[in-house]
Amino acid sequence: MIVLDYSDKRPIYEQIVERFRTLILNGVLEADEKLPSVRALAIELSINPNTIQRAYGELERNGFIYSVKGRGNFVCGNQETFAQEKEKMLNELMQYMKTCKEAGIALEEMEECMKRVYGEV
Amino acid sequence: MIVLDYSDKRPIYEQIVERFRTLILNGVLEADEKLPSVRALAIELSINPNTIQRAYGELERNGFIYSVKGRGNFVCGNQETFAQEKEKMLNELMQYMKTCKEAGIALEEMEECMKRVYGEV
Amino acid sequence: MIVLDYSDKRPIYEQIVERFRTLILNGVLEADEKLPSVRALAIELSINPNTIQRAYGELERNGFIYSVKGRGNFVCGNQETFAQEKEKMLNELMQYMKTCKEAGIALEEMEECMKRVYGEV
Amino acid sequence: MIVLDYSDKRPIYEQIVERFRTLILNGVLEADEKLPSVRALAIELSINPNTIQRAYGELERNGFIYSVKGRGNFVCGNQETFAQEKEKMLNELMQYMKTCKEAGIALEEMEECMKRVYGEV
DNA sequence: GTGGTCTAGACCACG
DNA sequence: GTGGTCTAGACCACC
Repeated sequence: MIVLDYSDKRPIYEQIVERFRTLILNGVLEADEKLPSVRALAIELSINPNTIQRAYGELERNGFIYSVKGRGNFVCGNQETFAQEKEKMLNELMQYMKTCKEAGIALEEMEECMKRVYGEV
Repeated sequence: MIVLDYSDKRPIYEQIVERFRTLILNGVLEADEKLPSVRALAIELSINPNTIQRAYGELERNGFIYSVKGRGNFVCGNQETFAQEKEKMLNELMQYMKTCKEAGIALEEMEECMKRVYGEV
Repeated sequence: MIVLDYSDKRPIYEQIVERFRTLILNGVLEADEKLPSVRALAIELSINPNTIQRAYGELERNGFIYSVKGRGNFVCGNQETFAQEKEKMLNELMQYMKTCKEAGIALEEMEECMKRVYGEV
Repeated sequence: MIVLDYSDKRPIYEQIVERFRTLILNGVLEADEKLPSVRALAIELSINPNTIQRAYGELERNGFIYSVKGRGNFVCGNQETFAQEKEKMLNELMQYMKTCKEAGIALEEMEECMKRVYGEV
């Protein structure tokens, strides 16, 4: 379910956060579904439990999951959170698009990219 | 000419690299034009010369400038470098677009972004 | 494993880079093997950690190693990188051979050199 | 007669030295022929006279030219110097060949290089 | 004056 | 403990 890429420059906890976020936004993980326990996932990925803890903390702070003491972490089905998240991602995308534009990239080139991404299915 | 943003998470040297890269790609800095000296820019931005040195080193490695000992750093007019750079940026953009798509963002929403960026003039 | 030559004109970080590159190209260091930590090597060679850092950075940029924050630096098993590197070295060698030729050195003399190098076992 | 390459990493004075050395070893400049005056060459290349002075000094120290106060600099026809110089160059070449060999370059690949250089005529 | 390298020592983020 | 960034200050080679 989770795959780590150590050659990726992003910290591991961030990779985990992003992976779960994607799974939740896509509905692969449904509302109130239980996430793997911190310890179990740590063993599975052979990394430090602290790292999982941090990822789960991040997800909780952003409203994607909620934790119940002694029971585990569960997916949060809040639609508002999802909308906010998409907004955030689009803003970041726009920011980078602006940088591209300033670097002299044409609208057509960017459209070409978009088509390739959405045509890939 | 260069403005630093200390609230930005990216390292200072990277901000400087990106700023000069943009200026060069846009033709604001022309081929063989001299860049500010390491020390002078360090004083102007009130940061350490080593940081400027590192930024200039990065720019040189990427083919944007060339340095002449005892003379200074100069803009490199290599068109091939520019094409490579654009390619690199588009690849990164596509990567991020893919992430967005996986998070359930629709093609239309992304197009809307693009229009806003390129309509801003 | 690493020996520095202070009488060598080349900068220290470059000597370190070349040494590790050789060890990797020769297979002495295998893929995913851990390199000494920045600090540990700095102490061992009694030089500044920054210098090691720079050497490791250079190796990473050239695709010989990859670094994982909080874990260390590891050998990269990319064969393509190795081929590129050999190409680069041969080009440099040819450049110098050309200079020699222009200085009036005969083909035979150069062949003699080659034999001595490869006969040394 | 002399062409400078500012994108070359070597210092300018060294480029000049090498150029004259080549011209002398090749016999383009004959024994007792006069070199351009320091000032004249400095103006022609639009660089600092000190730089020319340094290059000429280097050439004199290595026995390629001799200077006569108030008259100029002249080519030295000493064959022994030439032989020594070639020896020096071959040693350096061998040094680099050794590095190549350690990096896993095969004898055949190096021979291929040599042939290309000497076949180029 | 210029760029290039190095040291010493500090702080941060990550695991 | 790990790597990554930055500062302060020094020394060298080159022009």
